[in-house]
Amino acid sequence: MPAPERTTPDAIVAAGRAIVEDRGLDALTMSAVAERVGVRAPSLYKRVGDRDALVRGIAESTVDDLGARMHAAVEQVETGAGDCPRDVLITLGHELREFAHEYPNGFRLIFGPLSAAARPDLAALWRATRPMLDAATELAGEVHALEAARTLTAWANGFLIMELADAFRLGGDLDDAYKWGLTSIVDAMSR
Amino acid sequence: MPAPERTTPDAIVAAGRAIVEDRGLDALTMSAVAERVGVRAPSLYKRVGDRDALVRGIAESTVDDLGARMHAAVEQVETGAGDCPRDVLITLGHELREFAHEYPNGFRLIFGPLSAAARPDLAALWRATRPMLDAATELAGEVHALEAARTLTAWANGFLIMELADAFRLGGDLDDAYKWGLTSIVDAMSR
DNA sequence: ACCTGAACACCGTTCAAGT
DNA sequence: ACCTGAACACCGTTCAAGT
Repeated sequence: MPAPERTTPDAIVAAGRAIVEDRGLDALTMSAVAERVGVRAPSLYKRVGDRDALVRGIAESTVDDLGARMHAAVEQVETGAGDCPRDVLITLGHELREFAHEYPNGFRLIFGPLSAAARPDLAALWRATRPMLDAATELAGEVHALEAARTLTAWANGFLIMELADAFRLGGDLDDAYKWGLTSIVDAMSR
Repeated sequence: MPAPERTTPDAIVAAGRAIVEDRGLDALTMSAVAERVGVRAPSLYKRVGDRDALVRGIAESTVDDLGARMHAAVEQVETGAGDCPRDVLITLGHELREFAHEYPNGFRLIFGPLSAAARPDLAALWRATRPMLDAATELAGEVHALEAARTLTAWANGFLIMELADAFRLGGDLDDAYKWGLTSIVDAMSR
């Protein structure tokens, strides 16, 4: 006798993301997730392998979300007036920071010290930051495009992870600091 | 009737660090730590507040360790031949990477997505990277020293966190990529 | 075919009882 | 004064029994 499905993998991941964002990774218990999707904890194991797989799904879903935002941002700026690669990179840099501020816990999860089973597949990260690589290629040339894109993403992710970890406390305005670093690196890429 | 102390806070933190480094944060159970210091789990609560406090202590101990390495590296290079600030910064950058490779799990813990109670006090991080700030001041001048030092540490930490998270998989040699980024940023700071 | 209560193992933490 | 076994609450996970 078939029984109706009362939830889906996507709904479970979405509920998990909401919990992680609202109350942190420690609050991500299987029963908290189950309650949010209207089911009992054991039922989750029909949809996601286990808690580690759920954490991985949450991180990957966050990366996908970031990718959509990045692609949307490029199209936005390319239909606009000045679509030189420099402007694209700077727009993408600010878009990344906005995302990190909107989903701090999800963002930190992406590079977090997770067990092997919970670590996200970061192939999606390269889809997400592909627009950066494209613009970097235009700006730095084929030869150094990969290094340049890596330098920019490493700096941006490092800045944001440090900012979210509250590692910047020697005064000064963080908005300005981010802008200063972003333009410095993009300009250095032009050489 | 007094009883002898069978362990110390430092020994507990050291044991915790070893476990985190060897088997990851998930393996850091109170009884695993207790066993390593030759005591039963409940006794740990006389020395460290709770597991979160222990995690915080482990992260802070790792930061202190990093600081000692950084200071030692500057003295090494300053007694040597060419101690221009550019060389100091590049040496420090490579020293940081060596440390991250030696203690990957501890390093990732420093900026990891920890609960508020487990998050390390990153004041020690500024002591640790103080040599970088000093050299950056010489190189970039007083006005932009802080921004420059932030840019460099953000890039280096971001690169290493991404490297340790296995986020760089588009071919290319990572040693070269790190060197390229390091010299690019240091040279940009000179302007 | 999926859902669930019950059960199990494990972990963090507390505390009364030992020495 | 510190150490410990016992106990408690909580969590991840499994599974037989329900529908």
